[in-house]
Amino acid sequence: MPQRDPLREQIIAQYDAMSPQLQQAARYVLEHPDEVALVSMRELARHAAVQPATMTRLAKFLGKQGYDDIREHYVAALRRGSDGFAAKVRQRNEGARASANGNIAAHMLHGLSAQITRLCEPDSLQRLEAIANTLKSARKVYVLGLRSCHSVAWHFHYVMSLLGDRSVHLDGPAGTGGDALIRATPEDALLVVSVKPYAVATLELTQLAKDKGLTILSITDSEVSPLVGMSKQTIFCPTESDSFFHTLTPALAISEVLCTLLAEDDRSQALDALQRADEHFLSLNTYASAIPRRE
Amino acid sequence: MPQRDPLREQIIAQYDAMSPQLQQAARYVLEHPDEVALVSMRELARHAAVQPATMTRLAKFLGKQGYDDIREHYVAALRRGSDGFAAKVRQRNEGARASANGNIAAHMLHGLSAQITRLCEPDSLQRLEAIANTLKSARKVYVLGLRSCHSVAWHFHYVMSLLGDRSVHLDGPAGTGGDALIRATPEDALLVVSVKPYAVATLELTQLAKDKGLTILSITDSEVSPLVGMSKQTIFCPTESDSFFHTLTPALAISEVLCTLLAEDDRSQALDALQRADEHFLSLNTYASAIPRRE
DNA sequence: ACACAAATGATTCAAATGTTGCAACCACAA
DNA sequence: TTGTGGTTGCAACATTTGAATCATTTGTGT
Repeated sequence: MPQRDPLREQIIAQYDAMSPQLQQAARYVLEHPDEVALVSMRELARHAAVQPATMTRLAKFLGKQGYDDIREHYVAALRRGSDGFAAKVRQRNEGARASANGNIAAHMLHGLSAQITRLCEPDSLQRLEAIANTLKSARKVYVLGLRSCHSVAWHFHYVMSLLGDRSVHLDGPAGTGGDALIRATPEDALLVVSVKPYAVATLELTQLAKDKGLTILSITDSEVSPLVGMSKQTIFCPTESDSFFHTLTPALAISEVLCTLLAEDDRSQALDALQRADEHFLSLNTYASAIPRRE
Repeated sequence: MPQRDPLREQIIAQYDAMSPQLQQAARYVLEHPDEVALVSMRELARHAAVQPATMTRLAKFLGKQGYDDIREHYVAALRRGSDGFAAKVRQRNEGARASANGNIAAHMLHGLSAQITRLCEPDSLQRLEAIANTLKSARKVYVLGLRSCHSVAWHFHYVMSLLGDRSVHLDGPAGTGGDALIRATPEDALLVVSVKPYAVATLELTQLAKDKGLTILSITDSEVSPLVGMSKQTIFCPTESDSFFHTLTPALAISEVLCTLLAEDDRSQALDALQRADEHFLSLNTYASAIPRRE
């Protein structure tokens, strides 16, 4: 929204002077300006995981007389945006720059967006669910992804490690990455991520795991990927982009969806685990400020 | 507004069957759909010069259970018009949670897709290009991203390392991650990735780099992120998802776009570098088969 | 003209909203 | 340790909201 918004700027300017709770409220307002106009204050507070009173206090802090002043502002902004022609101009800009101008960035982003949308096809969803179900029942989940796929593998492992200790990342210095498989059993699963060109080491480790009786699940890029034959279940991620490189964004999206499905399987336990993680990080002073969780 | 609006059409269809007062209410609703979402029923009735009860009766007449059904409809329409993504995320929270797993995945993927689409706004594109330009002229590019942001930072570094030796990843075992900054100079740039909650170590290292005169560029999640004040240029990535966790998919998309912009800046050199990398990997037998590159 | 049903207006009610005051709770200095 | 100033959660408050109820008016058919 390139439109000048004095209240927004005021909030940003005074943000650093706010107390933690006020910051949390302010942040939510900044990120969801429309909500301010569309829902009640109490509901807004609920979404922002803040006491209703905090919203009032935020208003006072900003020098307003009450919360309604804030809402009035965003209602006015929304009125202007919806029936005014600002929206139309904006849309035209988007369309024009995306297609005509040959803008590389916009073009690429649109492509990525489309690729992720395509993952919503029934076949993909089914595969996602199937993999998630298998992962649920595994004793340990080993995660393998080398080279470009390291980012996906690691992210999956990182999130899973917040939820429990079932995840083991097959990576390490000095070529010790596969060592963790020493203690692997047939009750375990291996989630392997690899896209073309397929790293030899990935395939070898996967074969080893398969020989040890692990259930192999894979995120890969093609029906003819060497992983398909080794895996019990596979989910395909598009990797084509209009740059020199293939993209891993859809693969990352897939891994995030898998994490979510696993967490959603037992909400309360997931919440507990996250709670514990929060406390741990808090006592370690890992993060700059308290970690707020929604709901 | 070329969008199909079933409720609007229903009102029009049943308009002739309404009593005069109902017609007056309905007419006002038709002509001021935004007001329905933005003001209370009583105020709407006042503007329409109708009794409050009439609005309730209009709702019942249309087969709805109450006036809130009507308001919900127009709120949703307004959300879609101004900010397509928030609606999708919110829908799940409000809608019955009874839906099966398939829906969670599909829903989440749609949300991610929308978030990436949103990065095509002119403001974001401008920021992307600005950061890419700064990166181009840097002597070295240090890349920093800890914890959840490691995946993004590493992926950026990995791709950049295929293109040349300007990229230095600030990470390493035994807490030596920041050591590479020892040789940093003011001609260098630091690309730092961090989203809430912001890792203290990231902020400290960034501050150190800034003190050493490096140009700070950041990928972060909010206007009020602590990185904003430290950075010369910033690009914002949405991180909200309808799961417990933040999503990093948009951040990864951003980093891939940056890589592409950098590579595209000098196509021939990029192709050369990739060619050389291919030969290297070939001689090392890193990949399972010859590495095909398009174009 | 009358009767009668539909439509309208006024009144009332329970639930919610935004606000306020108070008490507990920190972090931190004396 | 004990204050102390600021922050936060809680509960009570007066208002307002949307809906339900009842009385009145209106229009219509015989």
